[in-house]
Amino acid sequence: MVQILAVDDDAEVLATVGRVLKNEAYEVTLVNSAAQALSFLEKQIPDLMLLDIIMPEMDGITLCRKLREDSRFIPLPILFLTAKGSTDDIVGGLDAGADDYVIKPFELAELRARIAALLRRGTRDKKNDAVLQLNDLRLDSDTYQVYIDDFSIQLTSTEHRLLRYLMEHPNQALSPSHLLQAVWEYPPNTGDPDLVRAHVRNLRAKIEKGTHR
Amino acid sequence: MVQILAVDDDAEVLATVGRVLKNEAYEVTLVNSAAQALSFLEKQIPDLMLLDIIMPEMDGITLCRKLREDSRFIPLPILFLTAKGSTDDIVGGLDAGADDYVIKPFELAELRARIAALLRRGTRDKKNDAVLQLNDLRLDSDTYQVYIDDFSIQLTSTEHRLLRYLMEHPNQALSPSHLLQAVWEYPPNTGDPDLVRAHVRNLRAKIEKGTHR
DNA sequence: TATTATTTCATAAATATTTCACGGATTTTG
DNA sequence: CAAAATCCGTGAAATATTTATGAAATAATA
Repeated sequence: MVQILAVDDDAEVLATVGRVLKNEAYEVTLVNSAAQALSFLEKQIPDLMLLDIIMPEMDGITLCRKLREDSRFIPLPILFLTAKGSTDDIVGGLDAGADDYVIKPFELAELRARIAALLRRGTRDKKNDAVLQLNDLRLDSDTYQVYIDDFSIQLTSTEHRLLRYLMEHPNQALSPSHLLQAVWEYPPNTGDPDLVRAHVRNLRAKIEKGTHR
Repeated sequence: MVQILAVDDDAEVLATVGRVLKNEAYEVTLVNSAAQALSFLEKQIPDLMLLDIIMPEMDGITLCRKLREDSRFIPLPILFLTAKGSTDDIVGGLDAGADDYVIKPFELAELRARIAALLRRGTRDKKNDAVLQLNDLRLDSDTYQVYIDDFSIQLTSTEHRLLRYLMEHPNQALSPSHLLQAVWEYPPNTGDPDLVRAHVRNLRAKIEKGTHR
């Protein structure tokens, strides 16, 4: 469940934002001051924070700066949602460490899209380590290793490409000539089917050795 | 060196953007069509892309969608820079997988700040501390020294850059050509793999000598 | 110039990739 | 049905690529 913290001293704005985001199936927490935000953040770190700038006591810019100095909150995406709309304001907000800046009054559709873009970006990087899982096999493209249950096996790069292709096309009958094109990038009708067999054999040997350990 | 690719069919806009970004000490590549952008991206992946929407042949939205389907370009931050300014346009652009959306005519200061915010977000996760610790190794970027347990070893600057890169990417399989680009900043497919090996060897010698002391 | 750092070259060893050869099982074909 | 062709597993050899190691050439620095 994606969790969003919204901080604004205007109860009406806060309610609107809360309603819209809940409709999007986000889990929303609403607070009306920087102090409350801080005490919430001590307990848990949301996936994204919406922040007003003009607030009594501590303003949004100050809060944002403060958070960015704390290593726990460095990855937290922050989106300013504020009536201050001059170029200087925008630049100031972004320079304080925010990730996006939306001016009130805002179009709900745009706010939704910008929130989605920020969240997407967050998950995009994590997903990027390209692990592919299928039954007991877990394939990691960074380390070039296969984990079978939890035992790791070292693969060569061709074996890795082949296994990855097979795992990406499970339950499919793949002819040698198809694999030569897909994995080895040979032109059609070139390449030796023996090549595929040799590698399939080596793969099997390594994987089977892993299983009964 | 941070590298930015700007794509726009309007030569004037392109020139302005190029000039401004070069002033910010970015390395900028300017192209005037989606096709040119694609052929550039085949060769190298920049740190950020600025993209116009309305272009002859392939438009920016299509290009963006296409890139997001390719795992190599999933992490690439994309910022739309376009005259299409309705809420629907913005939502459409962000939904196509972009990270930000700036409307022409734009304030240069805002564009700068938004670019900086996107880039900052990219580097934010990799902690850029002066000292980096991994297992027994502690690397200090100020003094160019490595402490192994508590014995210090003197490294040359290339060795230091290499070791730092390796420590920042633990458990990853890194090819010599990858390292030539990442550590030596050679263009793709240039540089001698022997170079990497020579330095790896020297590093090993120094580190291993440190361990059995 | 002397010293050190960086890069290139040469060669051997290790590994990875590809090709070849044989035999049994299965399928195709006359 | 039987001969021929094909498929698939296996052993092994040939080739290519990568890696380790010694050493020398070039570049940078003091």
